[in-house]
Amino acid sequence: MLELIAGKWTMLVLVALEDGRPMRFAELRRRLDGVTSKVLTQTLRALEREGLLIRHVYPTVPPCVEYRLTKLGEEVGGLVQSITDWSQANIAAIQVAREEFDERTTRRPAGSYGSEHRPTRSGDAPD
Amino acid sequence: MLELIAGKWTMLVLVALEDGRPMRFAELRRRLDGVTSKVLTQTLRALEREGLLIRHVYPTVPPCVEYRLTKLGEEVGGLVQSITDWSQANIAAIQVAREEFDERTTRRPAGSYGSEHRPTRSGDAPD
DNA sequence: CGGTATCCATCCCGATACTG
DNA sequence: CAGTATCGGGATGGATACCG
Repeated sequence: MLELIAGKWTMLVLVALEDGRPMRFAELRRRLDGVTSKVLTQTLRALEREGLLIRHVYPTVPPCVEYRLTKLGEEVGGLVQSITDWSQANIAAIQVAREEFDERTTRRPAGSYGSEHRPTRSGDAPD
Repeated sequence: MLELIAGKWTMLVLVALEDGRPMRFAELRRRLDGVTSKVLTQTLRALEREGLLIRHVYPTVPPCVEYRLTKLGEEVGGLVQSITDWSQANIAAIQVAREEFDERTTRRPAGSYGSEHRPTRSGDAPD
């Protein structure tokens, strides 16, 4: 499951479908903006395989294919959504942390990141 | 944030530290079992940069380094934990879905996965 | 102990072209 | 429209060796 989520587009698909409305391939593709059809297909197949979404084909010409989350998928979608929500809400704090970290690390020479090897005995470490 | 989480070990680190207890480098490494020190360092640095964890160095010889989640980190850790919890609880359902999918796909020849191109007009598709 | 440096396999993803 | 086929680059992660 963690491996699945690790995919670059997986979470975005989950969030896009999380409102319960089924979406067609092209619509999904536009909404994700940047994904190629190949990769989108891969992502959707992987989600389908885990039982998180259903692929429904209307046998028309040209074909019309709809994707919607299963119950399982909506559950995961909700959890993923909560992460993206949290991220949005904390962008500012994260940005600050990043800048502080970068300043901390770019200022000092490479070697001084670790301990300053002051000759102390190990006994000083906490339990 | 999603990119960060996408890292192979990031979520595991978050979960490992989620109980609030600080952990040392080697302890983390054992607990994750399989990660190399290089990759673990990369993961920890990335998390530190986003402000999700603190690295504390006791300047002893040999060095002792502790990692603990920040407030931000614990929040994300909780969310990630909820995903892993969900995964555990639904392993069975996912396993079934996988087997059904694999059977569905291995049985038919490659071409028949899509629509069966019955010559129907597009008008038959739903709105 | 807690890293870093280096090299390398792999794998994910993207671009492009083509199809029923 | 909704894919598949093929190719290739770049990032990610692993193995190994070494260091303060």
